[in-house]
Amino acid sequence: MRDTTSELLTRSPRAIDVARAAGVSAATVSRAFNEPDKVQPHVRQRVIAAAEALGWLPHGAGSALARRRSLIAGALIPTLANGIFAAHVAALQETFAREGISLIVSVSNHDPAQAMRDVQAMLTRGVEAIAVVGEDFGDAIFDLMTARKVPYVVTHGFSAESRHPTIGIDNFQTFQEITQYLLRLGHRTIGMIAPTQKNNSRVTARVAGVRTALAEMGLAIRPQHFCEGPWSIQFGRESLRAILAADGPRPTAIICGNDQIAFGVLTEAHMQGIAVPEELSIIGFDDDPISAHTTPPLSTVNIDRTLMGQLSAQYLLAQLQGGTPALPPPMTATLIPRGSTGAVHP
Amino acid sequence: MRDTTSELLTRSPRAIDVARAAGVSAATVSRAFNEPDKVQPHVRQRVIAAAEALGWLPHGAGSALARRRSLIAGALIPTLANGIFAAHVAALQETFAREGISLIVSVSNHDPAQAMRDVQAMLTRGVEAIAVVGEDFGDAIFDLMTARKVPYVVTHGFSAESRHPTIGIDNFQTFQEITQYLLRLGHRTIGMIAPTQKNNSRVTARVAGVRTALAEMGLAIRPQHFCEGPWSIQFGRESLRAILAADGPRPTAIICGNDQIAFGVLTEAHMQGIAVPEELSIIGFDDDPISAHTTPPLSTVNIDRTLMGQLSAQYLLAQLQGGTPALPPPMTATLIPRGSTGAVHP
DNA sequence: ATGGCAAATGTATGCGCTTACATTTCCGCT
DNA sequence: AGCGGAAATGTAAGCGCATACATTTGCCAT
Repeated sequence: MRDTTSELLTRSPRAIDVARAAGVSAATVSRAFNEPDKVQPHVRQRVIAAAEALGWLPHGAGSALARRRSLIAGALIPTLANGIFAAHVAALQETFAREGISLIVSVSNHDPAQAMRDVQAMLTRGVEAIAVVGEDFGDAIFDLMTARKVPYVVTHGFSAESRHPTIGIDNFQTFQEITQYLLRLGHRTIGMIAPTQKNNSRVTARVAGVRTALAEMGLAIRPQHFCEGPWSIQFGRESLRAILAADGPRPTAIICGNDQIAFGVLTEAHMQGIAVPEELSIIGFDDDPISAHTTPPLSTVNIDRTLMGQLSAQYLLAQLQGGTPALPPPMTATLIPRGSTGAVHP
Repeated sequence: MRDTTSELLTRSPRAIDVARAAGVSAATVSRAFNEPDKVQPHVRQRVIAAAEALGWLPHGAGSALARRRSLIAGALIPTLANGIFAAHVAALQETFAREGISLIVSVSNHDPAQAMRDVQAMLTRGVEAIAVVGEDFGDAIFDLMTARKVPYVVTHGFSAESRHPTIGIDNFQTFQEITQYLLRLGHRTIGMIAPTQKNNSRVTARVAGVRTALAEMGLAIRPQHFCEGPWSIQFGRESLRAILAADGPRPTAIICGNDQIAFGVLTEAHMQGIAVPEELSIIGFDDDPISAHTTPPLSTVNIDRTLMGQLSAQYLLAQLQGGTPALPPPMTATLIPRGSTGAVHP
């Protein structure tokens, strides 16, 4: 038994309340919003006015149940601590929002088990599609999405060999090109400082790209010139110190897995009184806003992560509309030579 | 009429399917997951096994409808381009996730109309609570949340006078303290470069804090030493150039609205051959990871944004559990003096 | 005027789940 | 053995909406 009076004060209005206020049936209210042409203009106006007066908003769960559409999408990302993912999430959110789709964000912290829980939670919320950063979660996650017929796309790296749809740059090729750029500048002793490869096949591809380009010239990274660790400024500094302390010839150029590491290397070079780029060329990856303003300005590689988010969302949206969209071609990364790289000094 | 055979292949399983597989009723399936003590251990196990075998996940919309709980919360933020909000969102997401609540993220781009649409979309999705960055959206948004009885909290700034629950630092007081710190160092001619105050009462409070602290010493910022604009490195550089070009005495210290601006000022000072901190002290705000590694390292102010996110989520969660939690006290900002500030040169 | 047809609207059912209430089962006790 | 009551489970209603189908309305041609 309901106390009608108090309920009117308490509960959010339902479509039926709007219907009564407008003197129509609930069906017409639904149509007025979802299939506007199917209801006469003056009726529609009355309905809309009533909805506004009552402050009615459609109830997503009811609607989702009846329509079998949640109007929710999901994004699974390894971390938000790194700014590069933030732009991506923002672009996803905005592109989906234009189509009336809300975005649930989950952060896995690079933990496959957490990622699995995140995906399950998203599926329970009824997400219609999921954008996933990287594909280093184990197969279970992808099998689950496939089984539930939820379209997904792997972002932040294009890979023709992947068994998943991927959108992004070709990490292998991009780092090949970075290496070739340094080779053209005459560098023959090249070091590399990369983020951890574990659970991150993008990094693995990058390292392979460097090694391949070097091998084509009969060169290789000396073990003492290769460092792997966290993508932090601190690690960049430590790594350069280690490299300088090692036996054998010093590298004349260092490829950094991202700009943070490069900042560390640059800073440490300053400290040690090593001239950049005369004695040491440094190149980063990401084109952090600060990179243009370091001294010297950091040479790096720019990726349009907003575009990447848009492409990813559009690809998923096309699938939701029943299409079988073609995967966009690999995105192009732009090498931005600035002051931290130069010809090798004779 | 249903084609049972193809449906079994096609549709996601429902609770009733699990029930049949386990030889129980749908009610027992529900209880096995939501009120485990109310079902005998061996039955529960059978149900869980059946659910696993079928790959069943509860259907959020159905559940939300019956329970009147969506298990979704919302975050409304002005932008993700600024890294400071990313950490906040991550903390919100994680804290809510621990309680089984998913997070919908919306980016308003500092546009009140967009923010309104975002809130409506969130309410339609049935969010149970919303964390809002700042309170510069106009009253309509807050009235709406209040009318729908959706608990909310305003983050990124504590204000005792606000008519909303707020969590964060006291921006006024913090910038007062920054100013007092510079005054103690002997500075008497102090400039300020702030982000745009429009639609950002946090910035307004910061500016007021500086002016108030100065006024207590009978001082003020000269108009030509006050710049307001985007929070970019570029703007920091331009602003310092403008300040140096102005008539009258040069400031011996500059307070920057955030670290990005401070980086710009620092860079431009280098360019102009101005010694930091001997000729010019510079202080930032945010404690960007890079700040510790600039030359000289940037003095700045640290705020624990992860904690802020956690406190915000916990405050909201407490309300969802029916409590009337006390608002946590203002968070403390930590002034981190590094190399870019020093005693005024005689 | 009237029949016929399309457009507009209403009626009623079900989406998948939870839960109040009804029923059954399982104890321990006399 | 039989009874009472608690615990376990089942039954059925309904959460708010969309939509197939039924009904009414409106319009035009006759």
